[in-house]
Amino acid sequence: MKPAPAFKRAEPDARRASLIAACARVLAREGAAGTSVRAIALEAGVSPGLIGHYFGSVDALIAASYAHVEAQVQAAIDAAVAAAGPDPRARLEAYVTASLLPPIADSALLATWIAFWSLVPANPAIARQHDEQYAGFRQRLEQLLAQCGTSTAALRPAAIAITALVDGLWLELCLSPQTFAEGEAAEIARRALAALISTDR
Amino acid sequence: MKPAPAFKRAEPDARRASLIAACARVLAREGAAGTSVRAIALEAGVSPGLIGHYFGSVDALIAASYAHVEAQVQAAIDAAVAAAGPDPRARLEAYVTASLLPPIADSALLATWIAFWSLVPANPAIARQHDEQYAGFRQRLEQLLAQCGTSTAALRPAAIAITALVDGLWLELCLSPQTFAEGEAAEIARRALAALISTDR
DNA sequence: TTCCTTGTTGGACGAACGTATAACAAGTGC
DNA sequence: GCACTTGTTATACGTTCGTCCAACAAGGAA
Repeated sequence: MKPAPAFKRAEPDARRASLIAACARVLAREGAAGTSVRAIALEAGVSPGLIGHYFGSVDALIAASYAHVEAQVQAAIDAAVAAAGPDPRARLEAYVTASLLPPIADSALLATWIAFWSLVPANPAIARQHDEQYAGFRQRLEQLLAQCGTSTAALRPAAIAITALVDGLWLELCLSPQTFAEGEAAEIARRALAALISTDR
Repeated sequence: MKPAPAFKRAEPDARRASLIAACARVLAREGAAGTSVRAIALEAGVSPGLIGHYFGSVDALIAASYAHVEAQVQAAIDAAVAAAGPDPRARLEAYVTASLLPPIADSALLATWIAFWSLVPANPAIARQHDEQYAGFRQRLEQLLAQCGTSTAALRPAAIAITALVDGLWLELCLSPQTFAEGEAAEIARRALAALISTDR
């Protein structure tokens, strides 16, 4: 009888993806301070050396995880907007509230995000990645606002204010979920959105 | 001739304060990952052992730094409100815009704050400290709103929305200051505040 | 001056870190 | 069934981490 294989080979892309996922889980559970090569390897069920083999350094793996989380968030928001149908106002509302409902409103996701932020002072590449993400978020919001009749001059301040509102609500919602009733944050965002855009036509 | 003293003794409280200040500077400059006992001691110009002597562990020093930064922020906001005079609306506006102007709107302060947040997953004491700070922030805001004529039923959602708006703006302003013109964030906050409270009377 | 208290130093210690690398073995092609 | 490629493991290395502690010395008391 043959002995059971000591390990399984994986498709390079699949292995990379599993390492990224493991990195995100460790970041969420332990914070940036506890996210070491060994911890990630243990979480992924592989040996520590494999991280160096695929990503070169642990910083590169973390940057890749950041990009992956960003893509997930963007995809979830896009899906919510698409599900809202053709009405511009409904699409705008979906865009705003998507961040305040599962799966984006999630403590683990916030922990991951904070871990990334904490790397910004020492890692300009992460900072740039974040800037681009936010610029894109605001730009899409401006498009939705324009379709809802917001005047051109009011587009930029309105997008900034709404983005800030969503970010702040998302932050507080994830930091202390017990503060909010089920769906309360999304409801607050809906009302605030109505108030904000009513003055910008 | 006597040799120059090898070191100077300090009043315990003064020494503690200088260590806290050094800790905050290192957190802002290096991020949480680079904030070690040795780095803090070097920044403060003392030997590493002294941190253990005064705070027991580096976690305790970081928690003390968190409390100190919180107190500074609260003091700056209170000063802004006091300087705004007796008019309730002016006081509310001062409360909101204070966070978006110096000295609170500061990249180093954000870096410090993020470093604290990144410790939350592994450090429940920091998390509790943060919750209390935010609850206090919202409670004062509710008082100011009530004096401006906001109805009792609308107090809580309005305070939450405005707090979120300020947090989000502060975050973006500190993360990428080049995105905003001088005073633009405060101006956006002023207009958004007007829109938000106009519907809650 | 001399003594005493205690703030302060500086190094020792084991643990954990990131990275590099040689040896191993899984799976594919022949 | 055999050889070859290369994904994977396990270990070693030097560094840095947090904590501890014995010795030192600054500054006030007697």
